Amino acid sequence: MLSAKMEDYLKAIYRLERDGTPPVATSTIADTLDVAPPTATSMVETLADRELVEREKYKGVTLTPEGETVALEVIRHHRLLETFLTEELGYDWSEVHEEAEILEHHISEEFERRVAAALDNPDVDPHGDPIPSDTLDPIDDIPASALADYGEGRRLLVARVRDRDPEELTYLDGAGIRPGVELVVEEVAPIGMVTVRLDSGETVALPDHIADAVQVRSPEDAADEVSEA
Amino acid sequence: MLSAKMEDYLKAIYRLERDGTPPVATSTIADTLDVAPPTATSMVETLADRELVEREKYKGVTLTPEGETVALEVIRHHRLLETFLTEELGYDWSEVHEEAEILEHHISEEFERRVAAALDNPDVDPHGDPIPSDTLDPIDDIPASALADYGEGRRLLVARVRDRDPEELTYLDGAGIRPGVELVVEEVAPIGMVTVRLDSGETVALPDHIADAVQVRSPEDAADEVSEA
DNA sequence: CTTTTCAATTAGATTAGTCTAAATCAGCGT
DNA sequence: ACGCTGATTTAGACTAATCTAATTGAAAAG
Ligand SMILES: [Mn+2]
Ligand SMILES: [Mn+2]
Ligand SMILES: [Mn+2]
Ligand SMILES: [Mn+2]
Repeated sequence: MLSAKMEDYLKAIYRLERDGTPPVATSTIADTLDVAPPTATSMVETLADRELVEREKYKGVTLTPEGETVALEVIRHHRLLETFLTEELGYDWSEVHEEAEILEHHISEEFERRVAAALDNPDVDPHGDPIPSDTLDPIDDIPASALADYGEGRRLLVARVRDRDPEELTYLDGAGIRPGVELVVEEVAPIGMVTVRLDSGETVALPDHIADAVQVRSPEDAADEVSEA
Repeated sequence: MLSAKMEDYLKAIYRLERDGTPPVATSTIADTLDVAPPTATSMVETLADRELVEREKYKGVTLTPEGETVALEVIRHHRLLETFLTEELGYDWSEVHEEAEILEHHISEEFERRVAAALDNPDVDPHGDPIPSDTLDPIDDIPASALADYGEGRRLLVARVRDRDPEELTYLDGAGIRPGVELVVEEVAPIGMVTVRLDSGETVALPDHIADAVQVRSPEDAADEVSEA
């Protein structure tokens, strides 16, 4: 059996592999999980012994297929829980992350199945992130980029919202910016500010660090994909 | 903060205090939690340092008010979870215990509040055990005794069913014996067998060890209490 | 008032996960 | 090619929870 800690390390490595280019450096893992570098070294050593990561000393690690499966399992738990807490227990969109971060390690497979069934097997969580299937096949991320990347004047669909910082989420939620919403970029100010107009007609100004949390795509692409499926 | 282990020890001590006469012996705790005696000794020492139990060396321990509050908190979590899993996720009556045994230590106070609200603040769990209030006031147990204690011929109300062994629960559930059901004791055989008749007319024979799991009371007493409240 | 018995504690070791401080290695800049 | 620098690993220590083996103590039996 794997400890909650090991699961968190694998999940972190999974995410870091996606973000950057593998292998993932020990110090990056240490930063992400807020532990001292030797702690990360020692943990990746155990993960390597368990064949959950491939490790090259002084270089870093990459997940093995088994390691990736574990990561996907934990992510599935996490996102199903976030969806469940939001839909069934009335949690606020911004407060589910912390709870899911813990429970993801403690629910049984039975619980996972029943929650998935109760939610009618959802494939995205409340933040717009894809939920791994019960067979834990590799996810292909929905292609989307930061709000400012499309330039001004484009009509865009909010694909997902990064769930790292609850404050950001509360702000965005209050402003009416959620996955599924469409908006137009009015202005990308060089000062570090993006202004968008919602369908309600309202105009919202977002400081860069918050705008970065909003991942958008073109509505046409989204429509194409639906017709494919 | 208290670890999951410490919470389990406090919950066990709470239950053992109810069952027998305090103080609770170290070896009893060790047996209950399935650890070696020195393990229990060392843990009750830490609990005493934290002032969660009163300890007299070579005698045993009793919960302090703070320790009792922690125990009640964990029991509240456990029983709310059991109720929730049964009512909202369609768990079988007999399979909720194990899941609740783990999750009880990991849900937040927010989760507790929301689950309680979703269930409309229940005061008994699916096995008929009382759920501590959110203020964690001491519970007064619903008075009830083992099936055989009333003698033959009495009409009785099933108050609760001990949730220790899932096999027993499955058997009893299959036989239609659940909290709230009324039945008549047909025969208490000296061989170690109790036969009861349900309202459906069906007769069920129960070996002693299973009959002991069924806690009953007189229907009149139950009615009295309802009118009091 | 001894002796015996066995529960309880002490002693000492183990594992997981963490830390700080010290040593070392890889890769860049000259 | 050489050495500097910073990332990485090693060394050594700590805490929580557990174990086995040895010791001690309390309380019953004689
Ligand atoms: Mn986590
Ligand atoms: Mn799972
Ligand atoms: Mn437990
Ligand atoms: Mn609580």
